[in-house]
Amino acid sequence: MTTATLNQRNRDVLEAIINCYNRTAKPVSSRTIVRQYGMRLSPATIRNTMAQLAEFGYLSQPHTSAGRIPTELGYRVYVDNMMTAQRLTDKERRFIRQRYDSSELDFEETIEQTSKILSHISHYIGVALSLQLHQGILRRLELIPLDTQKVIVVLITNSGLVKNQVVSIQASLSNADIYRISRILNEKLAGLSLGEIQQISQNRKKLKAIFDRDLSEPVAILTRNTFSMDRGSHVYLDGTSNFFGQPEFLEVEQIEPLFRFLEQKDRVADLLSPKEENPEIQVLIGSENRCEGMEMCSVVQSTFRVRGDLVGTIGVIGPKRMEYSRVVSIVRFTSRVIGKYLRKAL
Amino acid sequence: MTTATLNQRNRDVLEAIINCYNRTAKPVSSRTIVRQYGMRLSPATIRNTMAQLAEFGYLSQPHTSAGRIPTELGYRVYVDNMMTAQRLTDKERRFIRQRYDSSELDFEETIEQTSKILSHISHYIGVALSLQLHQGILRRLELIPLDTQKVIVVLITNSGLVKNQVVSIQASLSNADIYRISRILNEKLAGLSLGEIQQISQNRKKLKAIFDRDLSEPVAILTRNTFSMDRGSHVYLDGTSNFFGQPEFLEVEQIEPLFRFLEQKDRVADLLSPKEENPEIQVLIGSENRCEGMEMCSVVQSTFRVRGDLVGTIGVIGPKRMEYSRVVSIVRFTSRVIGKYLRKAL
DNA sequence: ATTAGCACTCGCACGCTTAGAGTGCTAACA
DNA sequence: TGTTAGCACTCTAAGCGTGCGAGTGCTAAT
Repeated sequence: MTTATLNQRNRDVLEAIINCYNRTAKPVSSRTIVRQYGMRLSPATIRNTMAQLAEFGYLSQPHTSAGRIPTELGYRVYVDNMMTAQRLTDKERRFIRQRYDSSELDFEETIEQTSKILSHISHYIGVALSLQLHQGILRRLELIPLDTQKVIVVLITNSGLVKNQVVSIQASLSNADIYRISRILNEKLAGLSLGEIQQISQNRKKLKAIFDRDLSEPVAILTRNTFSMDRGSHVYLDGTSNFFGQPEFLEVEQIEPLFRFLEQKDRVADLLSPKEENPEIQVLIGSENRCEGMEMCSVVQSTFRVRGDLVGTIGVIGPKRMEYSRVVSIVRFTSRVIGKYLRKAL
Repeated sequence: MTTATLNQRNRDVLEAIINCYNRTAKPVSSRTIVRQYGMRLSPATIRNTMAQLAEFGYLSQPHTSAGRIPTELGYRVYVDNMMTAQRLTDKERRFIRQRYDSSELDFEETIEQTSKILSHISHYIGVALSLQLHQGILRRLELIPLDTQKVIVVLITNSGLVKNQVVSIQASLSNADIYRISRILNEKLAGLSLGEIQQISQNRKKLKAIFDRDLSEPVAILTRNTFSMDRGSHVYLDGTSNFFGQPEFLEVEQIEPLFRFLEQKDRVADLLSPKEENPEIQVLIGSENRCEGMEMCSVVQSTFRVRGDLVGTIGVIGPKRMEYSRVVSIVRFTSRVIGKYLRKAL
């Protein structure tokens, strides 16, 4: 189970095979390893080691007389125990920072831009998710009368996110009414999370409990309509066509399920949604993703925060055969930069 | 050039071939036509007709001993002269309407939803473009102070579109200042198109001319920062994976260029941007699109308006071999519904 | 004007063969 | 005891020839 059972040679060979397979996408033979890594051993010896690794379940053979390829388990131990962090070059770091600084972006645009940055620099698929507002704390709320029936509600959260929404009210209100309602809503709702407010707004009793005697029909309707919908969770993808170059996706049959999956934005959002355990950075390999269509892919993802609030997830989707160490560095670095950038900008 | 040279039989055969090819994606033989359309003619006769049509450039042969397939020109005359409008079924109409009514959507969400509707009902790629704000007329503008350095600007256009934006000003202003500035801006800018305002805001002289002696440094900065960026033109795609089923896209080589194209959202926006001539509905076949990657596809598109303002384009991207009459009906009907829906909702 | 008949072309599937890559095993070796 | 040379074995992929079937174009008859 643990890598304690792996001696140094086992580890060297596994790493060599993973490296080699990452570059070629072809089964790796014993001879190739000897040659490429100048080991002072014969292919026969390597074959013995490979047989061991295969027994552990770290390598597999497409067919009897072929070389070996890493299994998901093989990648797992590599990622968990053998991979060495790889520092990004200064050029890469500069590239990432510049892409944020070059244009003034609002929150959603920043997230979108991030997916582009990630795909450009990783040459895989860059993905970024802005979380639903649920977790956000309402700082303030403004009402702008549009006509007698409609109001624009502008929500401002503690982390600096701004969101507007046109809401119909069934009554016609004067500007004075609206001003009054605005004051009441701010008084009662500011400081609560949008999730809490949503719950309250669905529930007549809770609504009464909060608003006490201030609750007029318009206030109820307005609250309900403003907080009823749970949109605001957006997924941005970029670089999907980078997969066309990949040798393991040369056949439509292989690429189709992936693209079908990626088109279902809600599922992609699910995939990226922060899990309970919630490590800073997470690597999911192949079927570990538990997503139909992602069996041949791996995801490296990281959450990011603004002033401590969890506001989104970024990640890279690549073939299982990916440069994990490099991609992990990219994602880690980018998640820090985006956090800093958003704090400044919002 | 004109279809005057085509007699009835020519037309019948061309139509039959297009119908048949649409279903099978395989070259159509003379025998097939006789059988499927119960013509009282022998294959040999049809072959003569087919030879004629080939001479006109309406049909081509993949190789000597194969059946015929329609050329782009063939499709062109079919679309322009022979296609009969096909009314949508009540069920389809209901489906489209329901999808809009079922949830309260804001402007952008409505556009996005439209791409989904189009792809679902056409089984091809649905695409929708919300135009840049340029053309919109500013109805009103509200300022919400965020902190001493930043203001949220909410823009409301005549067609009911709402857009917000956080803007930094280099000076710290009191609420009273902001209220005053807001009044000035509304007075001077309401009724102008956002494009005009953008131009003005870039230009110190024009700015002075408009604002006369009301122009303080904060006003200038605010105006410049608010109207400087020309974002707001978004493309929504849905149903891209519908192409995987299509027989002419079974090979990666065929589908790759298309997907590479679709990923460049700015190019897709270009493709859909309303042209000068601007017919209500437009069909572009294969290389008529003048887009790398779209050679094997056709686009059926239509602009849509809210209260007379051009606010977007919707369309369907399918293989050249598509049911043009059906898709044209879908796009036409949907563009009307979305217009009506947006007028009501905004 | 239409059609039967026929020669001709071409793509495609099938089976066969071969070359080459790579393994596993065994026995010899340090 | 760990390492290695040697060899038989397996499997893939590519190349090649063949025959079949589909479909055409042409010609001559109706």
